[in-house]
Amino acid sequence: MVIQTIATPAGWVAAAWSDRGLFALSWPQDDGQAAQAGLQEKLRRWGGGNGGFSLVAEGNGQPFAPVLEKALADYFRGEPVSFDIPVDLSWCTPFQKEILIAIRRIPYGEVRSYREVAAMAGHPRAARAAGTAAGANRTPVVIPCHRVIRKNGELGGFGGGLPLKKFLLALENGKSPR
DNA sequence: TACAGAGCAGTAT
DNA sequence: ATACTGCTCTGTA
Repeated sequence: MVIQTIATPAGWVAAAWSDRGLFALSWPQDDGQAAQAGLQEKLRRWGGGNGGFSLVAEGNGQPFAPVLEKALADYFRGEPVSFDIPVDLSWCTPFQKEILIAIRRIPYGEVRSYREVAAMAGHPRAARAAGTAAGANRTPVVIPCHRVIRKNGELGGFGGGLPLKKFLLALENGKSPR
């Protein structure tokens, strides 16, 4: 596992890479230390134990690290970005994997309801389960779980906090920064 | 409009 | 075994 810290227009983001791709991503923080510490805390919780990480400032050994870095910079500048990098979904259950993959197919700037996402994944009745699966997402933004909202137009929930969900949607609607 | 009840998959008690 | 989730649909009144 390799940890990378990235400066974006929205703050510092920490990324964890496994040999299968991007494993986890933190939310933007005020400083790189905080982002990294927060991500490691999560990794420890998920990994059960201390899991051996090697800290690396610039993701050496991970060919997609520079790609992620540029994509995040562009994204938080308000540009339409497709995160074309491998994501490690080996930690999730088959259902979660299906849901997260479906979410990944939602185009930039668009939204889908929890039910639509569930249907895309082949489980038309599992709207609620889709919600909990979305909440389990470890690579926010790259897997755009913020583009999933309620069918009645309400935002629904969000692991990173609803204000953040709102911000991301506004950003993708071009009503933000630039 | 309001409120049960059911189906759904995971996680936490 | 239960309870609670980032939900939504079908009654019932």
